Amino acid sequence: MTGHETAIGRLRSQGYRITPQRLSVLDIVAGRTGHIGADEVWSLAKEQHPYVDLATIYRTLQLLKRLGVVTEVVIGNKLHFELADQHNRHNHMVCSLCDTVQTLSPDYLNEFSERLEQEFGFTPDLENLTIGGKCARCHSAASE
Amino acid sequence: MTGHETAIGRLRSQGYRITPQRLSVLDIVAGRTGHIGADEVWSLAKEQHPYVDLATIYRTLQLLKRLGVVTEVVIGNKLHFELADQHNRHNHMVCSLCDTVQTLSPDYLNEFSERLEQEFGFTPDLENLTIGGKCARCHSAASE
DNA sequence: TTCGTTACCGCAAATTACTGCAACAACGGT
DNA sequence: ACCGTTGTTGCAGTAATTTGCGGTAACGAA
Repeated sequence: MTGHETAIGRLRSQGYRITPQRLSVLDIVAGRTGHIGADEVWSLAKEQHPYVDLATIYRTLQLLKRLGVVTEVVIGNKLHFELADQHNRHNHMVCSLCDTVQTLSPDYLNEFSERLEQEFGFTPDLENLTIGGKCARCHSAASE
Repeated sequence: MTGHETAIGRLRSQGYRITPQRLSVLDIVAGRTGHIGADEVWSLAKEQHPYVDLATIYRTLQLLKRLGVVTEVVIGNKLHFELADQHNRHNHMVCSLCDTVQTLSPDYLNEFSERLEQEFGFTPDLENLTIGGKCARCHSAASE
């Protein structure tokens, strides 16, 4: 309900077609508060439209990512996606041990990002940046 | 010649066994100045030991990464590895368009890393952090 | 040097992500 | 309402990486 219209408009205005599969994927991702895995999108999409192929899910998610509609989070060795809310941008910290995800304000990356741009001309893709490491709990639990 | 011994010692002291396959992988990665893909490690390893399996290469590289002997760089959609040289630590900036890799002093990440640790208790794995984005050339070339 | 434990390897299959292609359908024009 | 163009889909195949399992070999103990 909330933000599809802009996403649909963005698709249409760039010559992409509005298909039931794409609407499905969009609905599913938008209906989530948090992130969701491609496989989970698939099984939910099949409930509405039994013949969707997983390849279509992947292509659609990649398209939506390219359009800035969703962002990608790498969790373990799986890709997750969530709606890109301009008003609530954030990055993710993923624990490599328990796969727990914490969100992080992009403010923490501002200075770093600006230095990269100024000194190297490198434009980091912060939109989809995920930071790996150990969360507080796992770090204290791991006494080696 | 340079740093195997310490790596071998680290393996042995933690109860891991020294096998010809592991020595092979270690030799190959250590013999490179830059990073090397898993598939390339494999074909070089087969020259010395024709029956090594690719799965062994992957397992060995993951093990060496866990022990801090090698670091992982994500280039495109492939994993590359390089010897973790304590005296020449660096991170990588990978262009998502041309896959060019630039190195980056970890000093750029110090402040950021400390804040994460202090404010969230999160210990980022900077050793294996790769930053995606657009290099100067591709960024100026992409005028959309 | 031999022996036993058990970590490791090779093999095959599974997982995750992506791509080529022919049939199909969205949608602007008629 | 119909048609044709052309972007999309479903299917099957590929690439990269991981995992389960039975046999094998590393290495400390005897």
